[in-house]
Amino acid sequence: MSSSGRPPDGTLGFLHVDMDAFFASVELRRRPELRGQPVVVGGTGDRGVVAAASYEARLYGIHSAMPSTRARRMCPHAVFLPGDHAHYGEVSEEIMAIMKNVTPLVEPLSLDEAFLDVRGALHGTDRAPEIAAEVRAAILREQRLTCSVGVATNKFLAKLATEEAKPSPSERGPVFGSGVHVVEAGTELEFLHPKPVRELWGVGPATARKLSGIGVETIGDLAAQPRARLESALGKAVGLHLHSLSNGRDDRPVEVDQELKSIGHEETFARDLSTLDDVRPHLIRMADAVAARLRNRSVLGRTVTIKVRFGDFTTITRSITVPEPIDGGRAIALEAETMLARLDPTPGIRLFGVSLSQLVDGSVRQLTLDEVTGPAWSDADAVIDDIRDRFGSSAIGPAALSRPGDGIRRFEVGQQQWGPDEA
DNA sequence: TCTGGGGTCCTTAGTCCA
DNA sequence: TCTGTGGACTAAGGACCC
Repeated sequence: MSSSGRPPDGTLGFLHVDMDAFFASVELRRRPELRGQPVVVGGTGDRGVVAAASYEARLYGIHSAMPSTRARRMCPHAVFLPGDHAHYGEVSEEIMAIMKNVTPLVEPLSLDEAFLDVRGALHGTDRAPEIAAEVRAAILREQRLTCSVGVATNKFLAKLATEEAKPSPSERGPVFGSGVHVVEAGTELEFLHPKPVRELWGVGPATARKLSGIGVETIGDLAAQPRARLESALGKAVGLHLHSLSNGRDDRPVEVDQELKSIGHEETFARDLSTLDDVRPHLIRMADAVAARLRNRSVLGRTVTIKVRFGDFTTITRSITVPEPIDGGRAIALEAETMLARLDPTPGIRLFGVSLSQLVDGSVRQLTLDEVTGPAWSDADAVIDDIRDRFGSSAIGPAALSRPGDGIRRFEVGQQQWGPDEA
């Protein structure tokens, strides 16, 4: 192969660590009585999806992203759990800390996955597979959770290698192999080329269809295509990217601190909403939640985007860019409402979302004219953040959402991670 | 079989301005 | 003054990831 795309030194020094059935395994750890049973974590309502399935559940064909209703049909006696995102976040942090004991170069991909660059920890010897086994053992010892690790000469090959190390499902639970798979330097193309093109990072259903249309089924087929042909079929950036990957080239470094590009919140409703008045309280609640998260991370945003998915699943976005960056719930809601008011809700709104992008550092924020001339909404926001810090996120919320006798749950957001509770 | 929520990145098209 | 061009920015949609 061409050596230009491997890390400059071609060192076997990239690890990809992926927890096995993470959410389900965390649940089994705190509820050992469920061991051996098919366990499904995810949305429990009619519009929910599966977030994770234990290996016993996978035996029935259940996998993540599958509609919960379908999973229930496939295995009616499975134990369905709503999931506890906050807890998984805490466990994730502890696991990332274990990895950081090995190398500071850890790039979390999600709660249950990370890349490690261990080239600095090798001390001149080819110890990466050993380090991989050590990481795996440490996570098992300290967290009582299993993971699989891929080792290769770059990130993308390490990620593919992990798949080879994954346990396989059986009626008696996961059957473990070594848990570590190594793609040795010099064997990259041998490993890569027989695989279906769909396994490439960045090839989803749409791209796979296009590639099939030009006779490309395997990664080897893809590597044999002239780059220009791929660029004309898939676009310049995607074509170039896939051409590199199919030849085993991936120069991306492990990035420890990734800049946040957007913060948003969206929810699928248990029933479609058909008037703007029905949507408005949700809009205000979501704008408020997004604003709190912006302030929590000390960033402000300039572009407000709303997302609307109608009953027939057509999805539109509308966005507006304001001259001065904002982080207040009221300001965000105002812009979102302006955009919402121009839409026709009569087909039924299934999902609504608000997000902020074009983020800027909030620690150097400029005061608006209002803030210079008197008490501002930002002062009120600071008080709200303080109250929530002390008494919880549901302790206070926008007045527009409160009615006498109402439960405080109206202020809460982010309770449903994998779909509404019930239809 | 009716499809969540958190994101990122890319493409295309329109507008403004130097 | 008119026209052309290219860059920066904005908006919208789509594909993809976990």
